[in-house]
Amino acid sequence: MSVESVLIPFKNQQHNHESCIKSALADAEAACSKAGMRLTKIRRQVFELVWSSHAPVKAYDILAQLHQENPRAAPPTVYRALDFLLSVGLVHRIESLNAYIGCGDPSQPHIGQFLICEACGAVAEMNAQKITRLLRKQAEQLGFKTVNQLVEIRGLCPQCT
Amino acid sequence: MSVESVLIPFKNQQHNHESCIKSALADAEAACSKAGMRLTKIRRQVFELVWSSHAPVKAYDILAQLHQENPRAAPPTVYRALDFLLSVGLVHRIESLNAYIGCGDPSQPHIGQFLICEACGAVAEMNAQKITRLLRKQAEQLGFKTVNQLVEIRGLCPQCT
DNA sequence: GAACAATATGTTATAACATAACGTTTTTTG
DNA sequence: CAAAAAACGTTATGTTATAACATATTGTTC
Ligand SMILES: [Zn+2]
Ligand SMILES: [Zn+2]
Ligand SMILES: [Zn+2]
Ligand SMILES: [Zn+2]
Repeated sequence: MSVESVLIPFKNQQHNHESCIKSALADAEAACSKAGMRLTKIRRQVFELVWSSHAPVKAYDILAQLHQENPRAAPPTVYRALDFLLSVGLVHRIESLNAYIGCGDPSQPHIGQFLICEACGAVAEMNAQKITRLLRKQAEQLGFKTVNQLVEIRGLCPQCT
Repeated sequence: MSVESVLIPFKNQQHNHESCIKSALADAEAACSKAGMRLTKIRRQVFELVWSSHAPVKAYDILAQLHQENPRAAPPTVYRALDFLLSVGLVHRIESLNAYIGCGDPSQPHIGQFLICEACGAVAEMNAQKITRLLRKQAEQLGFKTVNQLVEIRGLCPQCT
C-alpha cells in the first residue's frame, strides 16, 4: 500500500493534537473558501469538536459541548452543521457507530476506508485505490454500477494489540 | 470472481420468491437445529418478514406486520428476534440503512459484502475472499489487527441501470 | 444605505431507532 | 413434579435524526 493512501494513520498518545486541530482548521478554511461556502462560527465550533480527538464523536455529545458556549443550541443546530461539513467533505460519518470524524484530506473529496479500534476507539482513514477498484470490479461482475462504497474495518490498533 | 462468492445475486422481478422463502426457512431450521437453538414461532415470523423481499426490512416495519398476527408484539419482541437471528447468522444488518436482510448462506457464518441498489432497494450479497483478504492485508500494513469488516456498496442493480 | 433575496440559525415538536428493567409464561432438565 | 433456564410480555425510557416554521444575519442590487 502506498503511503499516499493513508490519510490519517494511528497516532501515539503523545502526539501534539493541537497541531492536528490547527492544521485541520486551516484545511477547512481553504476548502470552504475554495467552494465558496461559509465556515460560520457554529460550523467551526462543531468542526473543532469533531476534531477533539481521533475517535468518532456523536452528534448529541457535540450538542452537549456546544451548549457550554451556546445555550440555545438544539439538535438541528448540530445536524445542520454536520450536514454542511459532510457536504463539503470536511468530515465523514462512521455508519456503524452513528458518529462523525474529521476527514484526513478534504482537498480531494472522497469516501474513505476506516479502521476502527474496538479497544480505544481510535480511527485511521485510508483511501486505497486498490480497494476501491477491486470493490468496483467485483460489483461490476454482478452487473452492478457502483456509486459509492462504505468500508469500515473493526479490530485492534497498533497500540492496543 | 468465483460464482461461489455470490451468496445472493440480483433476481429478476419474475422469479419465484415463494421458493426463496421456502428454501430460506429450510436453511433456518437446519442452522438452528445444528446450533441447538430454537426457531420459535415469533422468530420464524420475523425471519419470514425479513425474507419478504430482497430489500432490507426495518425493525418497526417488521413490528407493524407482526402486529397483525400478534397484537402484543412490542419493540423488544422484534429486536430480540432479530438479535437471535443475527447471532445464529440467519440475517445480516445493513448498517447504512438500519435495516435487516436474510443471509444467503447461513451454513457458514460470515460477514458478507452487500450491493445496495439506490433505485429499487434490492440487495445482493457477496462473500468474496479476495476482498476480505485485501482489506485485511491493507489494514495489517498499518499495524491493525482486523476482527471484522463492513462492506456496503451503493449503486444501481442490473435492472435499474 | 435602503430594499430585497438568499443563507443561516432559533425554536418547538415529533419521528425513527433501540434498550433497560422487571414480571410472567413456557420449555427443558434432573 | 420441582427447579432452572429460556423465551416472551410489559412499561418506560434512552438515543439518533428530522419536519416545520419563525427569526436573524449576510450578501446583492439599486
Ligand atoms: Zn491528533
Ligand atoms: Zn486502539
Ligand atoms: Zn426471492
Ligand atoms: Zn435496482
